[in-house]
Amino acid sequence: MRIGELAERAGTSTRTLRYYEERGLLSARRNSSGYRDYDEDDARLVREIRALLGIGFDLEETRPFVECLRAGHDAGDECPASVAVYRRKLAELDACIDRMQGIRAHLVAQLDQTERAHAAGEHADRPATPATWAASVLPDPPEPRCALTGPLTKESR
Amino acid sequence: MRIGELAERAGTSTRTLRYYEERGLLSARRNSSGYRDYDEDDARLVREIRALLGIGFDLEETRPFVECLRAGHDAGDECPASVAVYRRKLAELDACIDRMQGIRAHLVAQLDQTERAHAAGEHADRPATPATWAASVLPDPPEPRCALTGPLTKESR
DNA sequence: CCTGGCCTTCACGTCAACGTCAAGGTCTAC
DNA sequence: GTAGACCTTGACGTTGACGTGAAGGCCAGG
Repeated sequence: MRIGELAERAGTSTRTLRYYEERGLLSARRNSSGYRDYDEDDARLVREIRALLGIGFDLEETRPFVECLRAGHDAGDECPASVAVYRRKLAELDACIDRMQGIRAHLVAQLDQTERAHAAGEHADRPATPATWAASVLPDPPEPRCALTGPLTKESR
Repeated sequence: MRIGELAERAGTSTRTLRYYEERGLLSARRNSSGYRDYDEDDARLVREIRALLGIGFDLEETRPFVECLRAGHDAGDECPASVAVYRRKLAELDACIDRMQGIRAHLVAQLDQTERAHAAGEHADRPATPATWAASVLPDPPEPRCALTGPLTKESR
């Protein structure tokens, strides 16, 4: 199949597929006229990449899974390198969840503090201002990051 | 005080402060030689911005807090517009936490599936491959995003 | 033969929140 | 008077995962 069909079947764009190839995650035979030619295994590979991106992996982190599949394994996570990424991601995720829950708790406290202040007629105590509590939820060795922006499918755009 | 002192006291850079001014979040008097001149209120304002950025707000979302402080309020979250941002952020945060917990659960399941497969001698069933379960945790109306990359303080860099 | 729909490579644009020069003005200390 | 530490504006660079053209090749239908 050609690049357009693969893109459509994977719910993404041709640009994306060429980008993956550029990054060495995808490779393609060429037909007689120089067009890229893909097969069912490539489709699986792209779906794997898209799926992993969707759960917060970055492109580089999908590489072990891709190489695992290309090595002939049935699943991309059968190889030790993939499992290592899983474990690392799990730890990151836990740190991220913890931090968000901390922020959430402070936010809720802040919200019902403003609510009570309003009910008390504008002259209540405001023990905390954002600047005072927000620092307490900042990670001290700053965690690498904490982001989940899934890839946008063609139709979600 | 001049920009360098304010930057140091706020744990950030002069470039950052000029950027905030450029975005209309900060304003400065000028002294006789054209240098920006800040006071204690400006310091509070910058601390508020940095604190909010630290808990996942983007710069635009800090604006109501800044305007609230500039309107003379004791705290940046005393104004309705700020509270509205709080509520919106709380909802986003909840969605984000839910999603991460979903991913986490799948990740854990996947990890001990590979573990058992390994223990069973490489020929066990692998009912799930990343591509099969990852899609199930993708938000259907794609949530705007889900990111927490706090601002880096000068010394954390 | 021509139109339209694929495909090719190259290369610049996007977004946020700044970092990093460059070229020059100002002020204090020695 | 000159070094050095500050300040000014302006403008380009960074990061990831692509988007968006431009300029042109290939191929099927009419």
